[in-house]
Amino acid sequence: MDRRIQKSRQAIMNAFMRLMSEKDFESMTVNQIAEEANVNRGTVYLHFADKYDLLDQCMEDQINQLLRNCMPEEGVVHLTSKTALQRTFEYLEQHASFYSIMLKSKGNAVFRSQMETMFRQSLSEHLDSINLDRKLNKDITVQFFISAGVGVLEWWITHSMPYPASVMVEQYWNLLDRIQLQMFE
Amino acid sequence: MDRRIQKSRQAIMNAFMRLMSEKDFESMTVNQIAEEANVNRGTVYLHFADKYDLLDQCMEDQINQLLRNCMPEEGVVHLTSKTALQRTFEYLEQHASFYSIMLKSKGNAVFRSQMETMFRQSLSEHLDSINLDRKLNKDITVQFFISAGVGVLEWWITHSMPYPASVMVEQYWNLLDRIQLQMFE
DNA sequence: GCCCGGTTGTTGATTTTTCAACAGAGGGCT
DNA sequence: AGCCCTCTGTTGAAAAATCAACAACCGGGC
Repeated sequence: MDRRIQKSRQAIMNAFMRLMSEKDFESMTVNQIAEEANVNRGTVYLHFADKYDLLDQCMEDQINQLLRNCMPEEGVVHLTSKTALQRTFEYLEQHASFYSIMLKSKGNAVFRSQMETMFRQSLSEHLDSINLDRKLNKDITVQFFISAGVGVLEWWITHSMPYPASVMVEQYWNLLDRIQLQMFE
Repeated sequence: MDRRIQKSRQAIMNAFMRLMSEKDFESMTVNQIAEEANVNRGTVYLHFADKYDLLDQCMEDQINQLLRNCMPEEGVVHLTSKTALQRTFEYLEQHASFYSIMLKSKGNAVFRSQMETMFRQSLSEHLDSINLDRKLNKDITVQFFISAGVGVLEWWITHSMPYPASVMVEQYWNLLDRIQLQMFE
């Protein structure tokens, strides 16, 4: 709607993420964030309840961006598309600074659960659109893939990306390949 | 005062200068400028009478920036300080795209006169603070140096900077040196 | 010719942002 | 303890940016 709200939100979020790479989250004041964003302190409170809400929304926003960037065609889920998988790992590689900070800081648990929520939704929708092996319970299958996927991503990031994205994709794909053979009737 | 006016002005000016390097000034519409600046069209008219006024203020702003960047200690004028001279040429080298566009476009005359005005003011102040040779008329001396300085700068820019800044500085300094010997009592 | 589309510059109502001020909480220092 | 300073979250009035609409203009195409 109004360009101002988008501009302010973005400026504040960008400022916050910039500060995240320099300072500790807890030692950050709303004043500093507002100043870095070149925005009045009151404006921050106009968009976010407090800095914790800001942190939450930042993470949610980032994950949404990851989803949009890495799975352009809606319905095609990363965990079952090799090209989408490739895009995902490459995206994380490019935005490594943000994600590694998020996973190392206190936000770890929140961030992880948000990633799971996002992936769960899109994966769940995908499994509805294909015929799953009748022996497999959907909820359990979803949880299995999400835990595996998010776990590998988290491991890769927190361990400073010891292998390039391409290797990660190949390895992950190999594992996926074996399971998929048994998934469909 | 209000951060909004600074932010809007800057966004519009930056957008304008970005477009200047792509399109012809005359074929530019206010709509395009506003869109590039991510600002409502009405906001442009809030700060600038029309796109010609915008052009004027852009040039004035750029020249002011050049002055601020190249002569940090006030009172020390570029034309009589080798380091300031060096800074000036290097600054122009770095911002070549803007200045060459400005000098090639219709704004040439306006731009040139604005540069002269700026240099005249600071040079005039400087000459007041030193004891000039009594035989030299101040106004004429000022005009002499300004014409020489701006002329050389303009020549250098419009000829696509055929020599690096360092060579220009050395050459210019040599000429200046000979004159200065006779300037002071 | 005439009409169509886009541009210009302006208007007024609405929304957002700014600013200054506020009270309250908390931390550090004497 | 008290004092000082800073941060927090909120308020209301003022300033600005936004949006939609306007009349007027221009240029190209039918």
